[in-house]
Amino acid sequence: MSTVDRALTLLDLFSESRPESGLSELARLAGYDKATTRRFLVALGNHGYVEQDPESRKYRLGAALLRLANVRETTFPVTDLVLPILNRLRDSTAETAHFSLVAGNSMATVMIAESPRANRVSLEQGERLPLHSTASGIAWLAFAPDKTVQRILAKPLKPLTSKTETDPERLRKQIETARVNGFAVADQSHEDDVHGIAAPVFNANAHSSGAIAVATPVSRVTPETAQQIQMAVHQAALEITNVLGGEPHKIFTNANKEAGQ
Amino acid sequence: MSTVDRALTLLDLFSESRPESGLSELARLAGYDKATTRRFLVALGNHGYVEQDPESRKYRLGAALLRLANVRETTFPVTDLVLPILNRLRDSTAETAHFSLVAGNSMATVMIAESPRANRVSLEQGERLPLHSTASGIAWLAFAPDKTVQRILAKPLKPLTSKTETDPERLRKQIETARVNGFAVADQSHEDDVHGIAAPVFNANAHSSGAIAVATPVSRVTPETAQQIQMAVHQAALEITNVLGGEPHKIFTNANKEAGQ
DNA sequence: AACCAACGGTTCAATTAATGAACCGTACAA
DNA sequence: TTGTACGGTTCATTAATTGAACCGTTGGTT
Repeated sequence: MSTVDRALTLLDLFSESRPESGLSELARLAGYDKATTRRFLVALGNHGYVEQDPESRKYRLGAALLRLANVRETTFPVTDLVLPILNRLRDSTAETAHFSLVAGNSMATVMIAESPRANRVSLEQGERLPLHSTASGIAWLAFAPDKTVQRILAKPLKPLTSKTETDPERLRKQIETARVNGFAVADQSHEDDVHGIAAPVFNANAHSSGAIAVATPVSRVTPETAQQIQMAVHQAALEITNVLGGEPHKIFTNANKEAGQ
Repeated sequence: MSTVDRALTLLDLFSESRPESGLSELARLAGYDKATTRRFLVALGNHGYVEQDPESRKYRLGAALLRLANVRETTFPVTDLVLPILNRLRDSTAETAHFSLVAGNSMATVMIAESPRANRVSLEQGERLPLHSTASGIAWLAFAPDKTVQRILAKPLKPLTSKTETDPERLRKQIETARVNGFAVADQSHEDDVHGIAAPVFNANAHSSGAIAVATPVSRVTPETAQQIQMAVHQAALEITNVLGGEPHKIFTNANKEAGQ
């Protein structure tokens, strides 16, 4: 992992639930030395990608990101294209649908279409979730480079519920199953009472860039609804891959190449 | 300049008018070796901050920026706060007002409120403009760290019109005048027939983060309108500094400290 | 008020990663 | 066919990154 990679990892640590962090906190989260972390933050700050509250001395994401996101959105719109697909998925399943991008070693929820029902799964935008406990994460891992999968499996797999898979070998089996099926299922492995079905989406690059998923209260899951959701999710994933300029047929041929190498 | 700094500079090269670039093009623009540039792009790509078109092999900004901008905007909104001020400035002057952030060695136009008149100055969102030829750039330089000013002055000052200041010493005088006045004037120094008045805005960090400006067709500039615009721009700059959490009274005490060092 | 732990930030010799000239294969135009 | 420019890669040389130890400060505990 290059120095630049490590510096960029700091940006991935920010989310809606942790919008500000102190120097030591960031160093701890990223696993870097304080001095190193600070040099990275200064470099990021020089470009406006992070800024520091002068009172609390905490760091937060910077305003320059607005410009970049703006350029990206106006020259290659995604939100406008993905949102209708997400809404249609929500409508056809009557459950909460969400679209996630991979951010470092986790999935970041980028867009959410909430179920109209009173009893529904509610998600926080921008929230970062682990790869190993979520359907989206496993769906992404299923088509991620081997090296990445190995790196994730090598780390301790933190149990979040009693059903979280913590054994690397059994998780690898789950990932392989997801690759064969084209979608992943997470039955209460991230949160009790929540059942997730996810399929990977591919952008213009060869590898998977994220996942689309439907999260259901487990009380409503039956074999019939599950299958219906699987099909809807799979269809939506293909549509998103399409608007992102990805090539779904590459799914089974390019999954084991390391990105950009 | 650190390695991380150099890598981040690549992001600053993208704009609405240059949303995609090839490897050699980026290397040339940034002044790096091709191999170095590519390693940076791979690192940026690993985090989704750039992506590559598989056909043309050109690089563009990545989708992960949307997440970061989203987190930034929802936890620390700026657009919502700045836009009304910008619109009011446009209304009170009946000229095109715009808000720019510094991006590397240039100013990036982030928000625009166009004049209602038929003959007006029209700007492109996300466009990157040089520091030395624009009112916004000079306004920002007036409160930038000395080292930064020296770095800019050391580079060749590209003439864009017959009135562009290309002599480093005379430009330094202009910058000092802007510091004393609290605003900068650019009379056709960036484009013929365009007259600009800009004032710096300050964010939560000590140094200036950008500038707000009004651009006028030179035919409408009189001493009276110029003074009216100066006052309106200055007032708007104070308001924006306020909503950004900056402290305008630090202007004259912190301008000569290098950012974050 | 004395103590202590944790904070943000800094220093510099030891270490490790970045660098770039030269290279390959390819695509396209003259 | 030749020439040029492209994206991408290699590896000995070089230059930057690293992190333990440090400083001063803050805020809570005894």
